[in-house]
Amino acid sequence: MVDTQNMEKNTATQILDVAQEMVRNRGYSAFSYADISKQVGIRKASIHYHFSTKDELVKELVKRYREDMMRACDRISQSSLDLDQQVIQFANLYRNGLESQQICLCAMLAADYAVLPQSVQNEIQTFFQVAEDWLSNLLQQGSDARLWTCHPSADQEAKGLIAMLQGAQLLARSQTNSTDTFEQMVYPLLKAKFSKP
Amino acid sequence: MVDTQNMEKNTATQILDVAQEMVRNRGYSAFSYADISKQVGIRKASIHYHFSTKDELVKELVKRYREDMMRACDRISQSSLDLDQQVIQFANLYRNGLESQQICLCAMLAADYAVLPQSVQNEIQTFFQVAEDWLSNLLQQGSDARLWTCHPSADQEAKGLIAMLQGAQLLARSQTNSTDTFEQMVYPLLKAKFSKP
DNA sequence: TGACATCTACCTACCAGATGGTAGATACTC
DNA sequence: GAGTATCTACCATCTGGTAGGTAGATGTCA
Repeated sequence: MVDTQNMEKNTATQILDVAQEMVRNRGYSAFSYADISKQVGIRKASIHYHFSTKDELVKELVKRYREDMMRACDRISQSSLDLDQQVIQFANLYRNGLESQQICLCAMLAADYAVLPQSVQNEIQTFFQVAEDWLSNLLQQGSDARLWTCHPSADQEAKGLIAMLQGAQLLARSQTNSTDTFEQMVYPLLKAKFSKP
Repeated sequence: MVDTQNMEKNTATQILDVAQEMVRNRGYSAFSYADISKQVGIRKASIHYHFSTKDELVKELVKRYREDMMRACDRISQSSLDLDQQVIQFANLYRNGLESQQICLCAMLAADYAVLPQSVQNEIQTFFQVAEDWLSNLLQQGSDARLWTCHPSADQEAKGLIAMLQGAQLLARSQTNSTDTFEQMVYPLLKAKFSKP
């Protein structure tokens, strides 16, 4: 993964990074401006300079997360991997987060959905939509190439697979060995369903 | 479902009922003693008489929920339904909650896992264990009867199925038509995998 | 070049309201 | 009188958010 590691991150980015880690770990209602301020090393009031309200901050967070996710997906698409391996790579995105107790940001916010403002709810819906579209496209390609069959449709399969990944993450985290549990839950099923005959 | 509808519920039960609805809808960090007090019609301080701390309340909540869940599962086991229909009935438990925007209590608390005290974390682990055991047993029966095959094991299939149901609930709730979305995600897959040949 | 104005990114000090929780009084029943 | 179930009144702490100030960088124009 290429990113701007060495150049000093600007404060807004640092705030988003810290907030993201907290939401993915604890959820929307369980993190505060005070928490962020401690970790970033800035006064609580200064955060409002960058993000006027908590809701605004989280909205930006989801937007950035979706864009990052799409970049990661594009990287998979543009790789030279076989289609079945691309499905595995997609699942790996979820497994990787677990290594630091991180649930998908939008899975976490889906749990907090009832207390989120409309604007954030919309961003989350968009996230699920683009993720589903991308995966559906991949599954359809495999279906066209007769590597597997989608039942009843690539779209439904994509929805189901994403649901499974999100649920597996959540469930796995409450086990002592999260990553192993996740792998045992997800990969056998994946290999049975989406592999070259 | 038979329960003690008509006889007046005692206060402790009312508190648990209200708390349960709130946690299943908003999560652990987003409900308060003040919220409960308003809905039950009792002063905030009085709740502490029945449940000394919030953590104690939630611990009791999970315990009761697990027992209710087990009773519901036993009712399915003891029905005269075919095994494939029993799997559907199990999935229905999750679908039904969605009708009132209710996520499985333990799926919700799995999201809040990082901020929960050890005692509640333990209760949640137990919940997942007993649910998995029950479902695993059912799937194994179907496998023994050659209605379907479990791959790689009934245990893994059970884990995966529960993950899928939890994830589907979470995802579906952020869609406008939650129940339909859930059904479209879950039932085709269920019928493809667990149905009489 | 120097004087001024504006902008950026932070700060201190505060606010009202909510949070979980406690102490102690008060009814009501057996 | 003892026990049960509730109340009022209070507490320290945390919540997101605001008001207003400040140091330093940058721009502008005579």
